[in-house]
Amino acid sequence: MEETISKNFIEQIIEKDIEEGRYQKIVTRFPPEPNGYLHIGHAKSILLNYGLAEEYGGEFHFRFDDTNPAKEEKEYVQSIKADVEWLGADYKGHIYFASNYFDKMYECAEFLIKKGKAYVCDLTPDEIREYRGTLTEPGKNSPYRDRTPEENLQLFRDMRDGKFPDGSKVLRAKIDMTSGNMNMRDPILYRIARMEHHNTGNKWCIYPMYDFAHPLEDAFEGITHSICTLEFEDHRPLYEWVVNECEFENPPKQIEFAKLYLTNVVTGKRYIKKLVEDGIVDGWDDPRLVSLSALRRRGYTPEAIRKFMELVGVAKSHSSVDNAMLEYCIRDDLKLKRPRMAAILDPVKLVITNYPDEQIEYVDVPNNQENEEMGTRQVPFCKELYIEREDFKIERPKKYRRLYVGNEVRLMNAYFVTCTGYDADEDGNVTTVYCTYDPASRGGNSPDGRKVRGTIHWVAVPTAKQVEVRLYENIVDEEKGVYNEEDGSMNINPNSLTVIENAYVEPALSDFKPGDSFQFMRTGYFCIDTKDTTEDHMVFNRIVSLKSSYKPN
RNA sequence: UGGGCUAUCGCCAAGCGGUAAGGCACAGCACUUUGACUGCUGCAUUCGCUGGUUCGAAUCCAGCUAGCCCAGCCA
Repeated sequence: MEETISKNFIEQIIEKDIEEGRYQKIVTRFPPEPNGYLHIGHAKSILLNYGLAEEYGGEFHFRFDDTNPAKEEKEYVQSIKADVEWLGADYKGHIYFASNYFDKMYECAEFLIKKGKAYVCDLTPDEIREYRGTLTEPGKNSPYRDRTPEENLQLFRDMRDGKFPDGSKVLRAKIDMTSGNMNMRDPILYRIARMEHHNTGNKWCIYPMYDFAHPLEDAFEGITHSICTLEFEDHRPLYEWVVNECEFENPPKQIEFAKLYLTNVVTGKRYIKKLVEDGIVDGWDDPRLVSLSALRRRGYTPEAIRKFMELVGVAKSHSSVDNAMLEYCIRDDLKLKRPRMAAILDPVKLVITNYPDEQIEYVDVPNNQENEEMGTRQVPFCKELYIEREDFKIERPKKYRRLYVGNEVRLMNAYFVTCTGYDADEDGNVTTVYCTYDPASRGGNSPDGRKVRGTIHWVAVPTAKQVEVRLYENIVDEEKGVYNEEDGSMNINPNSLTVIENAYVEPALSDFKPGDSFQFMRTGYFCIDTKDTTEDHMVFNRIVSLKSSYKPN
């Protein structure tokens, strides 16, 4: 059966354009402003644009939209570049800076002035706001609107040459102050601002606004489809006005799609900043956040994120994706390609009373039962083991098939054991579980063919490695939602981070490096933390837990 | 009478006038040396609402309702 994946609306537009011969080759772009770290929402845009270019044999451009030096820093350029590359969006050398087009943009501005389509306006910021009108009332023309092209040209050149103070004049497009679309009420094209730019230094004291710069950047690069998010829909008429008035031959077109929202996740920059400042999280790469660096540190793979974006799709309806879908993607990506290891998060000692006291033997364990190519490893086994506290019950719950007195289970890949008793402290907490083993069942099968219903994992006490394990939950309180309606504060889930100091793992884990990930049997997928792991202290981040279909009662 | 956009299962999302794809989630069964994985089964007589056109409408038309975006010399 051929599975047909339906085309999203952008693919349909592109295919129609190709069919009608509008473009010989399609060119897309990802244009971040270097003013912060990328998060999973940006990944949607990156992978969408990159994927489209790949799909139609076109080009994908990576461009920093750095037209406002007040907000931008070099540091962000580096982190954004690293994240884009990590995601696998290969821009094949097409990396650009909007600021490198400042000269050409300036030329376009003079062109519009000469055409009588732009004018220098002396109104103060307050006056400009006043003249703009409101959402329901039209604006009125600036008294400077009818200056001659010659006068405007001279004034604009004087602006460029630093003859006026910051904020004293702007260049505006001459469009329509009565338009229902606020963006068309003579939008500002250039402002005066004496600031050092991370790329152009002090060369300019005037900087173009987004609405003027962006369509030009796209046109200069031969972008065919300029894909952005829904809030720019109102800007499209202005985008078209700019490329048309500047008389580009085959201008790019702007297409808008819905941003990605995840349930129970904080994406707002200022809220993340507050979480960091209040010490609630560890920094912008705290594994509970959804910045790309946080996801990477947590152990998410680019493959999983790509898969996620494929599943989410692209449309125009406002939506919020359940993060169970993201979790599914990372489980699905890791399950066949990473080893499965034993780890005991809540240890209880198990003693095999009829096993030789000092003996240590090694049993063969497949690295991944579903992927034979991953081979096997030798795991030490002995008289004293750690097992999970939940794998032994004093009273047997219904349908429970792990350890309880009298029951026989399999120690995975090792032996059948039968529970003979247990010790408990005065509070009733189990301290030791006693079993006898069947020497004939080595490897986990009995030659007499008898079956056991339960299989549990274990770690040998003398060789076990003590590690720290960090479990993460949604940082947002699921019941109450993201924000407190009354005062706008956030509803933080107090259990968003659980630190387990005395977990035990099998010795083979010592051979792995920070960034490596595994499945811990019956608990979930984990990644060795890249920030806090040291020579003698391993820290594991839980990427995602495994699903369980066992429900007590 | 500001402008723009959106509305299909709990969550995404196909559908483009011919009688509701798929995925996630959920439930049940089977299998199992991880109660995982895998496999199978179930899960919208109905597409925001109301009318209209049509042999036939989620798809076309009209009117309504709800939600989101826009009044930065931010992007």
